[in-house]
Amino acid sequence: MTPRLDLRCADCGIRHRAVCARCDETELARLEEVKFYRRYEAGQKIVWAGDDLSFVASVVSGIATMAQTLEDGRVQMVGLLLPSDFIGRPGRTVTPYDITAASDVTLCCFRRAPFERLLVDMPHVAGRLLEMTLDELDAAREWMLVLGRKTARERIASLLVSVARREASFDLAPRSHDIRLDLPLTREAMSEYLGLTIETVSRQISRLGREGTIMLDGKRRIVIPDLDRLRAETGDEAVAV
Amino acid sequence: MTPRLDLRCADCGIRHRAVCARCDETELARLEEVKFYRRYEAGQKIVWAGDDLSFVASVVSGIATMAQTLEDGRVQMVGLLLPSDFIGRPGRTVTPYDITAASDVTLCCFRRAPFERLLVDMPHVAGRLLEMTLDELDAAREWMLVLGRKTARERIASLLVSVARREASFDLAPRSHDIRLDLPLTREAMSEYLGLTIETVSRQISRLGREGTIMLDGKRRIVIPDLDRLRAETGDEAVAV
DNA sequence: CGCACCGTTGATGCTGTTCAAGTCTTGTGG
DNA sequence: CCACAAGACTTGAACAGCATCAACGGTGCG
Repeated sequence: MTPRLDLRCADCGIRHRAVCARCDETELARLEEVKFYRRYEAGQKIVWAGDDLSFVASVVSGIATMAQTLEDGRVQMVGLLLPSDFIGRPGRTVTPYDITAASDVTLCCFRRAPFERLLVDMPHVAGRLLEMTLDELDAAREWMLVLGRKTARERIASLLVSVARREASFDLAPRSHDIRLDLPLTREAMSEYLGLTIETVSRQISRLGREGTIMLDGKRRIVIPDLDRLRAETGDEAVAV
Repeated sequence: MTPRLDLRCADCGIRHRAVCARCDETELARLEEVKFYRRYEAGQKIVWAGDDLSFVASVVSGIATMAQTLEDGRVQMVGLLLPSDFIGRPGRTVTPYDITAASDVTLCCFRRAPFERLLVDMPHVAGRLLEMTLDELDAAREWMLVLGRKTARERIASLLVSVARREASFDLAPRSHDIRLDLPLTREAMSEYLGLTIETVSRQISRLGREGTIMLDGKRRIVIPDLDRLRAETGDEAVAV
C-alpha cells in the first residue's frame, strides 16, 4: 500500500493530477533527478507555522492537515491535503500554517531553489501550479460559506460529501451504490475543520447515523447508502419536494 | 477622482500592483492594444453566479464584492475586490460567484482569448497572476479563521484592521496618527462578509464606538485613533498585560 | 492492571439570531 | 416648503443553537 521510496515518476499514483501532470517524458526525467521522498508517521508535524520550509512537495499518499492557531488556543483548519495536493509556496520560505500528518504520509519533495528554476524553465509546471492554486482558492471559498453560514448538521454533511466526491474522483469505476469512507480524521480534526467543538461533531454524526442518512462502522468508517440524501443535508440545494 | 476611460497604462494607479506589475514598456504596449475599460455604478451586478464571463479584468478603482448564495437565501461573501485585484479565471468561463459593485467601479478588461495568449507569451504576467492567486489564497485562509473561530466583536475588529492595512499600503506617507476609513460597505455587506446578521454588526460597531476603540463619523466613516488598540480586539495576538 | 486517548451523552449557560419596533436620512411629489 | 415614503441603521426582548462543563464507556498499550 505504501509506495516505495524510490518510485519512478512514470509509476507514480499522482502522476496525472499533481503539479507534474502536464510534463512529458523528458521533463519527468529532469524532475526525477532532483526529487526526493520523505515519510511522516500519523500525528507527526510536517511543518510548524512560522518555520522555514526548505522544500516544496506533493502529497503522494496519506492525508495531512493545514491549520492556524490563535494564541489563546483556538484552532481552525484551513486545508485538507490529499494525494496530489501541493505544499509550499514559490517565492516564500516561511509557511504561515501548521502542517500535520493525519495518517502516515509520503511526500515527493523538491528543494526550493531547483524547483524555482524548474518553474522558469518548464511552463507546464508553472501553468499546472496556477491551475491547482485556483482550484484551492475555489475550495477555500466554498469552505468560507460552510464556516460562515451553515449549521452544525450541514457542516458535517458538507465535509462527508466533499471527501466522498474527492475520493470518488480517484476511482475510475463509478460505484453504483454504497460509498464507503475510511476517513482518518479524529473527531477533534473534524471539529477543527468545521469550526465546531468535538461534542457537537459527535452529536451530529450520531444523529445522522440514528436517522439512517449515514451508517457507522466503528468510529472511523462511514458508509453512505444514498449520496443524494446526504447531499440534501448540506444546505446547498433547495430541498426537493 | 474617477479615472478617465482612455487611461494609458503608464499613468495607471494600479500599474505596479496588478497583474501587469512586472511588465516592461514593450509588454505594456501589447496590453494597451487589447485592453478596454468598463464602468459600473454602485449597486450594479458585474457578474451573476453561473453566468459566462467573456472577459477577465483588474479592478482599477472602487470596491466590488464576491459572494455565494444558498438557495434558501443565506449569503456569504468570499472576497472583497479592491483596486488591483483580478477578476476571472483563465481556463474557465463561468464564475461561481456573484460579483457586485459596492461603490462605482472601473475595470480594466481583456477578452478571454487574447488574455490567454498573453499568459503563454508573457511569463511575467503568468508569474504575477500566480503570485496574486497565492496571496488571495492566504487571504481566504485567514478569513476561514475569522469565520470559523472568532467572536462577533473580533470579526468586526478583524475587518476594520484588514481594510485599514490594505488602505495604508496604498499611501506612501506612513500616517503617524488617526486612520480614517471611508468604507463603502453597508451594514448588510459587512454582515455578509463576516458571517453575522446586520443587527449583530450594528451592535458590535456601536459598542466599539461607545468604548472609544473606534470613532463613528456618520454611518460610513470610521476613525481609528489607535490601531494597536483595535488590533488587540481581533483575537490574533495574546492580549498584552 | 491502570493509564491515556478517543468518543459519547447529558445538563446548563452564553452568544448571536430572530422578531419587532423605532430613529435618522434622503429623495420625491404636491 | 412640507408631507410622506423608502432605505439604512439602531435598539430591545425572547429564543435557539452551539459551547462549555462534567461524567462515563470503550480500546489499545506499557
